Amino acid sequence: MLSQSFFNQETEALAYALLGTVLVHDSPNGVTAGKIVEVEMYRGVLDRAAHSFRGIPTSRTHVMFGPPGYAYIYFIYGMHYCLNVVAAADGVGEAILLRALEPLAGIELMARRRRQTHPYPPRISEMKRLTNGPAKLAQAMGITREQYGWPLFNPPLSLYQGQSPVPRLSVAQGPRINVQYAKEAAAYEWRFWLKDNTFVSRR
DNA sequence: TGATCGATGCTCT
DNA sequence: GAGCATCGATCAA
Repeated sequence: MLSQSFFNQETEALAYALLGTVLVHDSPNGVTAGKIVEVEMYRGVLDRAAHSFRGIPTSRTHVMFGPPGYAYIYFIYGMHYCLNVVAAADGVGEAILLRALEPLAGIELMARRRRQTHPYPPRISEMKRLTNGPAKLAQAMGITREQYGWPLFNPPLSLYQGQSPVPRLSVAQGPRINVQYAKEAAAYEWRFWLKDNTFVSRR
């Protein structure tokens, strides 16, 4: 399991470091796990696209401003949850959005949570649909507001080292998804993904 | 496979 | 009251 000190690194370095690590949720319904293959960083007052851009903690965003390594979860479009890893020092509102996982364990449970009814084992195309988007992976992993503020270096929701760190050359970089409203920040290349991994949300 | 569009309720103005 | 760090259904190809 990753230790609390793992999260204590500069935000871009942490974004890279999270690629290849494994998110595990040991829930009452069973264990699910997936390798992180795509992330986006959101950088507080430097970043018009960040929920923390205004620099003032709110009831929604306050964990983002706390110490790193905790779960920042937000509810969006009236029906979806998304999971971030809080980054940067206590008092600084930065976070890393998890955008896609490669399913590793608990695939039947993921499919049930996602209301997919294909036979087991699923085809690759069916597997992708489980976790190739931020709200899809949250649903597949059984993540809701209940895990808001959870320390990700403790079970039952935690990160493991897995095969990380991944080689720098295997990581691609580009603009973040759906932040066109964020003016200059829309062009920042703050999305990172594993180039050759089929479970990313977009290439 | 890709483009378009509606759903849905919370957050902040 | 406006807008949103999204997704699934639908339609065309």
